[in-house]
Amino acid sequence: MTNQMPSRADRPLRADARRNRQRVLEAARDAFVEDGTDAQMEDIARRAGVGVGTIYRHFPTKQALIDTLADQWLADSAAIAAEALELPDAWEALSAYVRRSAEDMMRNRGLRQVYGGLGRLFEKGTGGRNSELVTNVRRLIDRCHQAGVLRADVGFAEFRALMYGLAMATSNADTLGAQQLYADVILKGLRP
Amino acid sequence: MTNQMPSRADRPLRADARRNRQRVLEAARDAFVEDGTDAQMEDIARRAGVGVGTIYRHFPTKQALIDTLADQWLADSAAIAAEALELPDAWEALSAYVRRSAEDMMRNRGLRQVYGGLGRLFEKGTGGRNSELVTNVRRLIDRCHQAGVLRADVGFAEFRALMYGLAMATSNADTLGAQQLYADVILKGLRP
DNA sequence: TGACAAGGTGAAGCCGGATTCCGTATTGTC
DNA sequence: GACAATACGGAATCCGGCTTCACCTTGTCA
Repeated sequence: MTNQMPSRADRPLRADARRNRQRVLEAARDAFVEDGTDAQMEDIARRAGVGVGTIYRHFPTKQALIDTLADQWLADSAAIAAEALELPDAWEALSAYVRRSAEDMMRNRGLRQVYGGLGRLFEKGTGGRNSELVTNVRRLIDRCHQAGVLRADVGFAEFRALMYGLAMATSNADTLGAQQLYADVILKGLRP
Repeated sequence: MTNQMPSRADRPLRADARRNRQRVLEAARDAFVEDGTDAQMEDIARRAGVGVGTIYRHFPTKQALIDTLADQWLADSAAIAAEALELPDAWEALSAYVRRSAEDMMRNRGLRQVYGGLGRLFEKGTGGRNSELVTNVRRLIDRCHQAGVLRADVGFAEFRALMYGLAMATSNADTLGAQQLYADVILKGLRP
């Protein structure tokens, strides 16, 4: 009952396996971006040029595949926030994040679902999936509060909800212009 | 090939049938409000105190049941808009509609889904489901435009998308306060 | 190059939910 | 009260996804 179990622990993946894993990931990304998380495993396999069984060799379950991509997306979002934080002006920084983030979500149906599903589990302690995103966004908000350029009654939770709303509004916007418009409306509404 | 077919055309429903139809409708409403349109037929039947078969006697398909309720909800929404139109001030009228509508959507998961699914099919000509809602809301918007109290670049389509976004933002808001806050943000953003 | 374990395949199994079906119960009419 | 027409119930069926499995293929290493 000790810790042995040297089985197939961390032996490096075989070359073809690594390649396939990557293909699956890419195919899944495309499928989820287009069709949301209810894209079908069969479809993903087809896009990857692989049998369904192969997907299951790498991911025990569809949910695991979704989670893997979700983590990646949230990390991307965290990076966007980090980038925005480098802007000197607090309001500019927040605006930049909002705009870029909205753009991402407009394109990515899967991300919207993930974001929506996260719900308030997100803010629960620091445990939430990708806490880096949370801390970065918190920082963006705090800076604005200190500069007095953001409604005081909008905290992290409220901001998150509004971002989700923005994403959804944006989701069935056809033109790029509309997308911009919605972001503008929200941003204007956020001023004190 | 004429028009006969006098079969069971419009003979009034038997008493018990009418009663059950009503119960099903109420149960379905509750279920959809709570769980959205993927509430299960079995669950609806249970709530109605009826067998699944009975549901199918009255509605050929789950979708038909959803549609029936959707129409009703949209009609309700049209009524809210009509009521708002009675207010003398254009902006007050629009605000009132936004607030009451958001409140409805916050409670009604099914309605949110319907509203989201409607997508742009809504504005397509006058054909959309419940055109009364469309005309009333158009009127609310036009009045605001004439009074110059609403961004000129927000037309019906844009307004609709923003309402949907508001509903979604609101959907995982816990407090009533948050719900109000989101509406405020949007409304403020809508000013010219 | 041969052996063999890691990896791939996709048809079959499984499961959850909508829909059907038919024997039974209720209503309305004479 | 009895008959015919309507309705009801809910187990059986159908269907569309995810997941598994028994059997091939390929990469790796001596």
